[in-house]
Amino acid sequence: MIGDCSATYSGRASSTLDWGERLVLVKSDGSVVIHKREGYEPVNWQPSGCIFDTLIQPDGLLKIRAIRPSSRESLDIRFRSVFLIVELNLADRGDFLLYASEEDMKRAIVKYPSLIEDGFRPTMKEKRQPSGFIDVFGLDKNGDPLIVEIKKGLIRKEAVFQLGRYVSRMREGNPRVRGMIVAPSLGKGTAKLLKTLKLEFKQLSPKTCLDALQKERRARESMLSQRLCAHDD
Amino acid sequence: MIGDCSATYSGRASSTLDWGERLVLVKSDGSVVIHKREGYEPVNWQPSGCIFDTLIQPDGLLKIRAIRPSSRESLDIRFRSVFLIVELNLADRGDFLLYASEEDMKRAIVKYPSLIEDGFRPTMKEKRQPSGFIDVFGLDKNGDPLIVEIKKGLIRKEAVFQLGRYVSRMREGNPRVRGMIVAPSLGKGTAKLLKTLKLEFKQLSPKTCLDALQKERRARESMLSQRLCAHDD
DNA sequence: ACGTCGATCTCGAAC
DNA sequence: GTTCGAGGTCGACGT
Repeated sequence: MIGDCSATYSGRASSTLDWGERLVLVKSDGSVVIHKREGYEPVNWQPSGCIFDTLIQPDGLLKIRAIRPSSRESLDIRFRSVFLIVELNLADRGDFLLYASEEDMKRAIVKYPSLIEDGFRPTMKEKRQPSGFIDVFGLDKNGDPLIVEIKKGLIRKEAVFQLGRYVSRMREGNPRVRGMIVAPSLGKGTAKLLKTLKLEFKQLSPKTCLDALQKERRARESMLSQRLCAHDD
Repeated sequence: MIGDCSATYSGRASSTLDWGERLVLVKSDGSVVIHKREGYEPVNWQPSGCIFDTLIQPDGLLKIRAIRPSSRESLDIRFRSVFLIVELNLADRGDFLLYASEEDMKRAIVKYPSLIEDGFRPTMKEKRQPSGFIDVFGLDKNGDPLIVEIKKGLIRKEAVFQLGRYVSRMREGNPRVRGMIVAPSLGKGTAKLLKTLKLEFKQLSPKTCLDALQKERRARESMLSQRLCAHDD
């Protein structure tokens, strides 16, 4: 729908959106998105799972209420005028594939541990901890425990602290426990922080991991690029 | 635009989206959003700042390329068929107001420190620290330093650790430093964690803060609610 | 339901 | 520019 509307949200916070022309998507899975003329993000929204209550008020204004029972949130949209309403049943069976996620790096490291360090033997993926997960856990060539924290982007202090907590906890039992951050690059102050907490850093990019996995990927990728990129200039 | 399209993204990661019917928003600020029939989030997108390159390929397919120079990312959209194209110049001068954010709580506490504790005198907001910010800093009625960490939602362990780091650092210089979490509620394991780290908890809801601030807000709010909610059922 | 974490997170603000 | 923390984050996965 496109039209002159206003909106009020109430739930985890409250918001009011004054009158103006916007584009509103109401989807069959119970999600709502209100887009202003600018910006990637919607100004108001409701994730899927909403119950809709649509009515024409006594004064003639169209009102759509989207209530999400699970989180007790509600979004009210009122239309003063409507320029366009389109109702669609989109036929969409096209697959979406994303490459080079952190999960890809994890899989590459478990499959080819030498990406990290010679002699490394991973024993567990997603090891449960009192507070949180360890990405990869294993033993180094000397048999010492090695905790690996993987990030696909720049390392920030928060990630170092996260690993630091796991490691310090395990060092209470065994002071030889090693902690290692694996990522393509380090943020500014993180190098010193790593040193302070006696943690290590191994540079590794998602691309390198992808390349390592490419043998199994090649078939699928070439198939896709044939279909999708055949018409590229 | 609504039509049968496919898309490839390349940048921080890579993705391919196979043919299917979707809704595509192309905005004048250089942002793009591709929505499938379901889901609150777009399947593909590009934040604002894109340069567009639109062309009809030799084979007759419409192709839109959105390149974001700042982050060297590109999104290619190809249309096999187009059901609808609408070009709009939305007139939207309506304000968006969000209430009960963490910022609101901060402002309420600085203005009415007794919300936290009698005799509390805040001295700084957003105090810079070696790693991160302190929301509110001040002296209690005994003159001891009090570090306040504000959250508007449920407290998670991460927030406790964050405060713990600030406090332990400051306790090196002065062991009487107090640390306090201010939030509407505590997560499951956090009460024990607070005790361990010798931190305190003060229950305070965003709503209470809003009420405290309402004297100054009332004028604006009543104005808005008159305009927006006059037609409510 | 809660807890944790990744994300093409986005966005803003500070340095 | 980079770094950093917040978000009505969302979504996924596990307990």
